[in-house]
Amino acid sequence: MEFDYSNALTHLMSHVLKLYRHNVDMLIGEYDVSPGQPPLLMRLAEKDGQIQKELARQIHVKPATLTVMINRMQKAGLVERKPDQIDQRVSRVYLTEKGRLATEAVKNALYTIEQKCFEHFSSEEKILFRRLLQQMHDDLEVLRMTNS
Amino acid sequence: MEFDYSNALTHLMSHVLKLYRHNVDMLIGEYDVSPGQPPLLMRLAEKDGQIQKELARQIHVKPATLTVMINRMQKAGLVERKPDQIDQRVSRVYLTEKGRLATEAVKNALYTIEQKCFEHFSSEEKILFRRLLQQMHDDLEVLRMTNS
DNA sequence: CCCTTTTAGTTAGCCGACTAATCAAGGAGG
DNA sequence: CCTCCTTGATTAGTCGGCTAACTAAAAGGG
Repeated sequence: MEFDYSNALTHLMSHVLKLYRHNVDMLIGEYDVSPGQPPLLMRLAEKDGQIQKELARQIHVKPATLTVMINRMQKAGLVERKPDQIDQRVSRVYLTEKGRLATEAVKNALYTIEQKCFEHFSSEEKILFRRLLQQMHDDLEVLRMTNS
Repeated sequence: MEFDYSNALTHLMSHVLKLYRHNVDMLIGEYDVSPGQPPLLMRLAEKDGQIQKELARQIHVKPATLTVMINRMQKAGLVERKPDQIDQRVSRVYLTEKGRLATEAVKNALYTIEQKCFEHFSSEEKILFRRLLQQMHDDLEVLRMTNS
């Protein structure tokens, strides 16, 4: 069976995404924000004080991953945990003042790079691109379900 | 500035790629091959006995990353290092027999999933999709250059 | 020919992701 | 009630990525 992985679309896609992350890292370098944290900051900007389980679900990581990430961000002074008043198991995560400032910078960086990524796409191409990604997503979801 | 990251194309793309990797991991589970190793195996299948610097370039990781990865794969019996006869600095990487078997399985898995990913794409859509990814790639390359 | 620079690889230390195992608090049923 | 089960979070251990600092071999240049 001849399958040229180096020419596969998934391979190209994975390379592009790596470049994307690298660009983001460069733009946010000086805010005590490390590579994996932007998605979390965006979610907190939308809605402060969420519980960890919910945040983990939104940024597509496991709760265990989030625990460690939040530990570091707490140490860096970006966020703080506050225990829930009703349910003593859950802890809610809030942006600090420093976190809010960093979040603004990160949002600007993400916006800038998103513009750069798609500046040569027409509106139709952007819509089509989203549709194709969504199609991939759905097919991979199905595959995941049938195999596990 | 209103920028809804949770709706950004890069966010969707990153989620799709995570799903892709998860699917690959599930299919190759029982071959002593861990998540990051398939790209390296594909390159070795194409051309055995390459030097580490060149392999690192091909799979888009730093030489330091590759050193550690190859250590583990050597321990798992998938590959072996042999010193170059002429240049005593470089070491060349070869697939073992076990490595060759695993590589065949991995290639099948990658092919299967690639099919699944794009089974609902027309030929034109696949061509367009590649063109769009390449466009993103080029724009991100330029950005990277101007900022570093 | 020796000294300096370049180059291939390694090591150490950090961050992000995962699974599996554990802990602690809440809930449900007998 | 008290036990058992479920659920949110954490810990430990593994893998994959990076940078920075280092080692050792090769290549140049005076």
